[in-house]
Amino acid sequence: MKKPKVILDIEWQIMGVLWKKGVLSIKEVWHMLFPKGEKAYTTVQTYMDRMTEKKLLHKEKIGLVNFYRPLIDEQTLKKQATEKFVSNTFNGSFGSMAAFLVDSYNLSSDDLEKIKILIKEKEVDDHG
Amino acid sequence: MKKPKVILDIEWQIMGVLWKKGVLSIKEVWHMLFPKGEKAYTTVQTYMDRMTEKKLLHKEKIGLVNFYRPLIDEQTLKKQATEKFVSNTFNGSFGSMAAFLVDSYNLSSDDLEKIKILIKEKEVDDHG
DNA sequence: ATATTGATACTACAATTGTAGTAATAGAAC
DNA sequence: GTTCTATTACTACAATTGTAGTATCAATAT
Repeated sequence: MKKPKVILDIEWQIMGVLWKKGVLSIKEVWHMLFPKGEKAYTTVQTYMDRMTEKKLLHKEKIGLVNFYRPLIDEQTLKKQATEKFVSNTFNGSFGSMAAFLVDSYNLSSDDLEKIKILIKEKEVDDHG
Repeated sequence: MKKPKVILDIEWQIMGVLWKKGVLSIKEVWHMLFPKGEKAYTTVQTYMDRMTEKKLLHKEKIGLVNFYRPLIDEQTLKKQATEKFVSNTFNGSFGSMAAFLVDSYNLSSDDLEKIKILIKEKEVDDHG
């Protein structure tokens, strides 16, 4: 892992729709994220081009229109981001972050169930 | 919650030592964080003064020397940061972040135990 | 051919972040 | 009371981020 890329707020949103859809034009992204024109079209354009420079996206012109697709998969990028976050905020300790989460939030019992199941699976994996 | 404050990397480190020690001068913080002079003294100074402007710290001169103390407690700030992170990265779903964590990392069995205990307590709290 | 439309490419600019140098000041030491 | 020393206060400046305007270009409709 070279230098973990820094992803800005809006960039997460852009990555989000691209992970979901695979390939999109600027206009499509713009419509999805800012249907009321909350940001200018050219603002999205600027972000997506900067993201292309940063090698987060690949840009390919088809006919007149540029289409962009993610160059990094969701899992990888989230993992990087999580690591950075945990390192900044919880001194790199996942345990203490997890503790903080369970402690500070009213996770739904659904969430808790989900977590318990995952932990159980994990334990089976680890020991078997 | 007004506008959740944005805390930069180095600012987390500074908050960290201040939460631990309570009140420190710039020089003390500098020695703790950058004992080999990895950053210039005046860099730390700049950060701490900007943090004072942002109301993250309070600055009080005693004799010649300024002493700084945190204006926001650890729990509160980490909660804000966690919310922002989860919102950016996991669409605001704690469940899916938790799932991601347990799924993507080899948490130590100690960590897992800790989490299980916390979940159990939580459940007791919630239902009792 | 020309005006219109739709999209891109290029440029702009203020705010914030990262990093630190220099000036001023107040005691301490002589 | 002048020089050193420890601090603070002030200034600087490039890189990045947030936001968007304007220029250009290519197809389309007339």
